[in-house]
Amino acid sequence: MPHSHDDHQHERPRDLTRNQDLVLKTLNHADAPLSAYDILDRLRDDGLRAPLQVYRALDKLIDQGLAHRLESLNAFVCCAHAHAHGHGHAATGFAICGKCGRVDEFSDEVVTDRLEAWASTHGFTPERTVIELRGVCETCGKAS
Amino acid sequence: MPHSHDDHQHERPRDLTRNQDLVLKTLNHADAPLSAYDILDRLRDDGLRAPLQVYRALDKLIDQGLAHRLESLNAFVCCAHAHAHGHGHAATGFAICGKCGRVDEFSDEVVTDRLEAWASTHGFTPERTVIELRGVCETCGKAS
DNA sequence: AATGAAATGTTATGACATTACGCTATCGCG
DNA sequence: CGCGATAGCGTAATGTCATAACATTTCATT
Repeated sequence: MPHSHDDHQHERPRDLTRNQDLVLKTLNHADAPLSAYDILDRLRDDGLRAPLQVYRALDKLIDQGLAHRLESLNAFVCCAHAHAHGHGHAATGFAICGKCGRVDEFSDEVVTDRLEAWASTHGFTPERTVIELRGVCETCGKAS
Repeated sequence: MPHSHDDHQHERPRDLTRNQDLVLKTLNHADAPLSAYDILDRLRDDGLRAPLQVYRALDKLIDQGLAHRLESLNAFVCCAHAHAHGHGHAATGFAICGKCGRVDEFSDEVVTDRLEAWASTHGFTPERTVIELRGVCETCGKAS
């Protein structure tokens, strides 16, 4: 399968289909991670009826780096900053507040390098990296 | 029917109950992560009938550091090395092979420190840290 | 023995995710 | 044009993961 340049890593926000656009807007307006079913509930009035419609949209959004899945929560957030997707992908970390649901996204080069170093020395080829801190955010910590 | 001469629990002598012991042994004998329902299936003959029996045992095992939950897999593994619990816990990372299911457990001080530093500067109080590398292990990488 | 905490057994249900099937629209190309 | 390939959509059914609620048992301690 010969190809000259197959360099589309992540596409730009363009080209979103109707369902994808609805799901992304829903995530953007939410102030906490939403499960696929949460999203579905919020889009009933827009004609969505089945979980699969949401999951399909989410898959595409995640492919394009516009949304993230939080593994420890089985929920989704929109990408905080349309940060450099498309080159040497740094691992993205998330700090998730268990009280208010706030999620902060971060990226640490040292952490990324260290994990890659471990992989390298162990012959492991990483494809996806999950970094999630569960805890309490500043606001909620003070409020207690 | 307690006998005074129990079978020794290797490593840390803990008071595991029957169900906890069954679940831990199942994880120990497995060569890949098991879901709670996988475990349940393997313990039908030992009298376990409901998911909750497995989940309860898993909770306790995880509390005691004898097993881990892999968030990105919704599955469980036994702890690789009965590594010192009881003091400043370093974050534990897992490298999970998507081909063969092999899981390598590691702990990196630099990563741990970096994540704690991020938390510290952002007022975030971490309670649990998830680090999971999904990819292909050395053996499977060579085999391809 | 009485008691209370922890563990257990069982049923039912909730929450998350995918398979399977069929339909429609679009694009590239002989 | 007609054909095949690709991508998205809609729906139903099913599969997988996890917990709620309640009754009962076990066992160390009083």
